[in-house]
Amino acid sequence: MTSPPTRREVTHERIVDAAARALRRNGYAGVGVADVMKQAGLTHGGFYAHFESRDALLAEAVERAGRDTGVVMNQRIETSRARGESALRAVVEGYLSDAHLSGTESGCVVAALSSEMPRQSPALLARAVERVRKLVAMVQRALPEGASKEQAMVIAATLVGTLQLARTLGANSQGNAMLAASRSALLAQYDTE
Amino acid sequence: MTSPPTRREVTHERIVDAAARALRRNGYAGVGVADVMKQAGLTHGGFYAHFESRDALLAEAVERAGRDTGVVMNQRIETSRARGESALRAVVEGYLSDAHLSGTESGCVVAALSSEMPRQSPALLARAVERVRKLVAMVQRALPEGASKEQAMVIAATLVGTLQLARTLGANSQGNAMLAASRSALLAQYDTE
DNA sequence: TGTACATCAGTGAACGCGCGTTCACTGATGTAC
DNA sequence: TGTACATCAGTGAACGCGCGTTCACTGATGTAC
Repeated sequence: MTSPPTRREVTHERIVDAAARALRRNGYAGVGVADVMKQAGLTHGGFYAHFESRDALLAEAVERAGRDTGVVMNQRIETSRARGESALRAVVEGYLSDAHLSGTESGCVVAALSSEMPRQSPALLARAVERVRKLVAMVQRALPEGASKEQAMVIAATLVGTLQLARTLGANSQGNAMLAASRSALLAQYDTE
Repeated sequence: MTSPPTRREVTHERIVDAAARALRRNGYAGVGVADVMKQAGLTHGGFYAHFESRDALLAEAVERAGRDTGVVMNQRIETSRARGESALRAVVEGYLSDAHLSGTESGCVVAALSSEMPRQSPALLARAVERVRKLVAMVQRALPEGASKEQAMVIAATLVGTLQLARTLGANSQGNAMLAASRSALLAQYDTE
């Protein structure tokens, strides 16, 4: 049983939450200290009582964003399994949905940032690598027993690439066509339960 | 027959070239006016005699980067066709190669920027959309006659997603495993010539 | 329960730096005769 | 071919703004007795 959070800890979480949203909406470079603090209902001066630097905030924000969506995806897998339905279908249809196309700020952090990830500082890159591994592991968990990690990697890459291209094409018929193409291709090929 | 380029035009191209490399290496936000001018062997003061704004430079740089790699890919398709080999194999093996993994600054601009594309100004987004369409068209050209655009979209998305995740994992066994997984999956499924 | 004091979380002004943009000026290139 | 002048490309200093970071201070929370 964990002790109740202090006032300070509650505030800290509120800041990280705001940063996790800003990070996915605006990218690494689009996370400003003053903006995030304002979103959290504070003034910017108090920032360094919570974080050593902007980079330290970004590291926590990546982790938070990844964990949040990971939890949702894993619940989706559990639920579909419990109902005797295809877990892979649940993942593919959830990931390549209209809601995820438009909901960047609450969606997968890998899709929101992957082309920027290789350019970050070593500390941030390490967090990014961890998120990529977790994404692959999540996909593998959705595959039937005995599926290879290689299959999970390809599917994860297709999910990420598809969502990014669809977001660039826009929340319109073009973007939707992109999502639909990968949904049906992935399910046709891998959903053999 | 086009007239020979003026001194001014030669310089302009040199600046755009430098920007096209910086853009892929550092992302949109990582292209600085002073840096690019320095790379082109000039001082920053002359910049606005060539471009209306930094955004105008970025627009030209996206187009330049896309066209350059597009030419290379299309040549690869022609060459393999002329030899009676699989054009799709040439594209997949070229795109998902060690050289492309490490050569971000001279590689595909979509892979280098796609997670940042949806966040750009309308003018830059329009250029990005064009590059995505051209990428899909290039893949479709590599597919056998009669292949659907949907197939080309899925393959393009897989190429982009795979390269990005591999770059994040790094130029090591993990990144290579990512590339290899998608190479063999794509060829096994679509290379049926 | 109440008072005095220490600790803590947050405020807001200020600093320094980088970067996009502007502009007066210089040296080179090209043209007229 | 040579001279005078106009045009053009590039220079370098300066400006303004945004942003990460620092810091002295304030008001609130918690603790000792």
